[in-house]
Amino acid sequence: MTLSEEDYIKAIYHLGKGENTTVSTNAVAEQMDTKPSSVTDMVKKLSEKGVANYKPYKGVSLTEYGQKIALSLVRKHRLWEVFLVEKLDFSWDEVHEVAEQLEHIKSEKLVDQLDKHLGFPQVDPHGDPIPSKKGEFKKAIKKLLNEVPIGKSGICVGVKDSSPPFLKFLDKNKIALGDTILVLDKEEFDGSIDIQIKERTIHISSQIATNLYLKITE
Amino acid sequence: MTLSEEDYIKAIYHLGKGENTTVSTNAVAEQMDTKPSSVTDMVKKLSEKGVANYKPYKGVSLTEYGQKIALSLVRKHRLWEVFLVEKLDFSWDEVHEVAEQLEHIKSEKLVDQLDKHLGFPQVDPHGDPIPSKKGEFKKAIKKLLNEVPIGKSGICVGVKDSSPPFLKFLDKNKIALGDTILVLDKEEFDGSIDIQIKERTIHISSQIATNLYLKITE
DNA sequence: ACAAATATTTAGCTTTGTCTAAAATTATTT
DNA sequence: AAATAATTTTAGACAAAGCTAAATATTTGT
Repeated sequence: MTLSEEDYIKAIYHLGKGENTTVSTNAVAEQMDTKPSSVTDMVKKLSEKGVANYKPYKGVSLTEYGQKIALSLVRKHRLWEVFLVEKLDFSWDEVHEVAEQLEHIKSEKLVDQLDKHLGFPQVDPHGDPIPSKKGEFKKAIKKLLNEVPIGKSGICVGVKDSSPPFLKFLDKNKIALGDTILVLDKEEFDGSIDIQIKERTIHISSQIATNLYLKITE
Repeated sequence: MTLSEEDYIKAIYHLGKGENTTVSTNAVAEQMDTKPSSVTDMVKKLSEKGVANYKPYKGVSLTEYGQKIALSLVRKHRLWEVFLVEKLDFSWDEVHEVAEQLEHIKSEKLVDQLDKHLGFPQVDPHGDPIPSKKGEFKKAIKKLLNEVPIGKSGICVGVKDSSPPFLKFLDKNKIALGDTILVLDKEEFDGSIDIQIKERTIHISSQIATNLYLKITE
């Protein structure tokens, strides 16, 4: 696969949200910041190569083989993101562009060894799951912290309320996007919860918990 | 710079042995496994871009700017080689192909952080020196172990005598290509020497020392 | 159901990097 | 120093991947 073909495969995969959905030429063009006519050309080629199913005017989807390739790319992308954050001190919002390049490196041994070096991580710095070598992985869902069951952990990915006082609170308690939060206990009465974050245990009110989004897997 | 341009720059650099030598179109073509006519086209473009000096029929050399690019590529290549060997357990002879891909990744932060992560290594797994960020580096020379001065260390890169008994000796003493050897002491009388290799100290006869090549820097 | 709007494809052109074959230049030999 | 050999460049073609403009399908609104 060429670099460009791989980019198209990833775009089709992501637009189909991982399920094997048919996506439109226009959608792919927009996603990839290119023109619809270029997409038509490329999906024809991918179709001939057995990577995609394409019917003129009817959109395009990935074949089994195409999905395999997509999953391998996603796996590589997310492993590299973990590497950049954990080993090279990148912040969670700096990694995408570089991982976008690294995911195209071709070497099975490289990926396997990288996975091992990182301790076989399950999720990337954005809380998204990393497919196994065979392409299996759990879905990630975004939930408000108060909806996360006891014992589950997730990665902080956003806030519902973005008012200065709330953001100030998060800052003061050293809760940042990208942090892993584990729900230790919940108080039925007032909805407050105990969480563990970076080795620290803190108690959080319901108001806070209903305004913080976590990404949790499975 | 495109991937292809970078490959040409590296080829011209290596053929010129790092000094700013003029190299022939044919030599570049052979090195890159391509045709002389393709080289002509490319060096014209590199010349227009201010990367190379090219006079028809007279060969091509790198400009200052071109040399800077070459050194940056060499730096990246060798840092990635160290990474692959030290962190991902690649053996010294498996790294080249993968490093050849990784050297094209564009991110200054990536290279700086990688350098730091590896502890600012001075040489790659083949004993070749790694240019600093500014492009400075010491030359590497290949010497027989008996010619290496006391206190200097180098990396084992080859043998003069490749007879089975000699190779068996190396194997028994766990001396392998890629190992770092430090010369501790020399015996004037019989030319035998003490070396340190992988935390072990061993005594080696003159016959052995005159048949083992090390790469040492400066 | 038909016209208008939107989406998609086709046709033809551009750029990058490569190739082959022919022409031009430089080097070598006698 | 002329002839031959070797090297290098030019000219013209090709594949990949992209674009624009025009043509064709499909969808939507009434």
